[in-house]
Amino acid sequence: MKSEITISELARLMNVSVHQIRYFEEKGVLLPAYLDNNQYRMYSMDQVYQLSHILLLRKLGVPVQSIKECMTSYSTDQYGQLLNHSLKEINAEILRLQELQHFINRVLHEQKNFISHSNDYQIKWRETTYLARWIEMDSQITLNAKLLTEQAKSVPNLFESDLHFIEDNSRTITLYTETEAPGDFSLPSGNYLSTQRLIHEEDELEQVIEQFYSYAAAQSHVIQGPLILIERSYLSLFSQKQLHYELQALIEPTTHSERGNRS
DNA sequence: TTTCTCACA
DNA sequence: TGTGAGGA
Repeated sequence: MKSEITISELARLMNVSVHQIRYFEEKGVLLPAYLDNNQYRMYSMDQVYQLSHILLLRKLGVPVQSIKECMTSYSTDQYGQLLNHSLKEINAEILRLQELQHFINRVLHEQKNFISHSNDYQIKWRETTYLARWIEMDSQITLNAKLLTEQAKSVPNLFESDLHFIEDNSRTITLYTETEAPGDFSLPSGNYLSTQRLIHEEDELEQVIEQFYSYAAAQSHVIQGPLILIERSYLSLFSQKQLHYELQALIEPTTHSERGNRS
């Protein structure tokens, strides 16, 4: 009774495919103990240990080509470095997945929020928001792909962010993205009149803006500062060919004591 | 069952 | 870096 095992037994034992074991052999990292009379590969305990090391290194992302060198000539120190390097990469990957998780949560939250509040008007408290300038454009011109490439600094994950369109006094629209640290512009904290809309055609926007101002006037809200148009293109996942906009404007705080008390 | 080779993602 | 198919 032989103490060595065949390739399929080894494959079953180590939970890998027979193909993969042969592939490791082709690359010179795992040779059978010997070939049986029928040319079958036979493996002993040595190969079981070797294969488990190979699989560990593969898990750490070491290319098969490098594993041979790694197993024959690495010092304890070099293995330590290798593990540290893998740890860094794994931490980066965890971070990437966490960011993705946050983004998905945000999309779901915004979508829910959009459904429950679309078309109505709300007063929303907004903390100070820092914005980074992305593109400046004439208010007559609409955004197009060429403009993006010609003018824009590249912003990673651009269309996963809330794009702020703010018109200044000189008929220039500036597009901003939100940033963590104080940037080119900031929106003060305060109460903002807000409405969310689905827009099918660009020119609907004009109407919506007019309605926004008339609503504010009718409700005696005094608007301070510019109109802020927020585009959430990632919400178009749920309704393609339609853009999700939110209009916001800071409103003057009104208290009971102030009422009728103006000079 | 295993081997080898070729094609494919 | 593997996987799948197919003949021997």
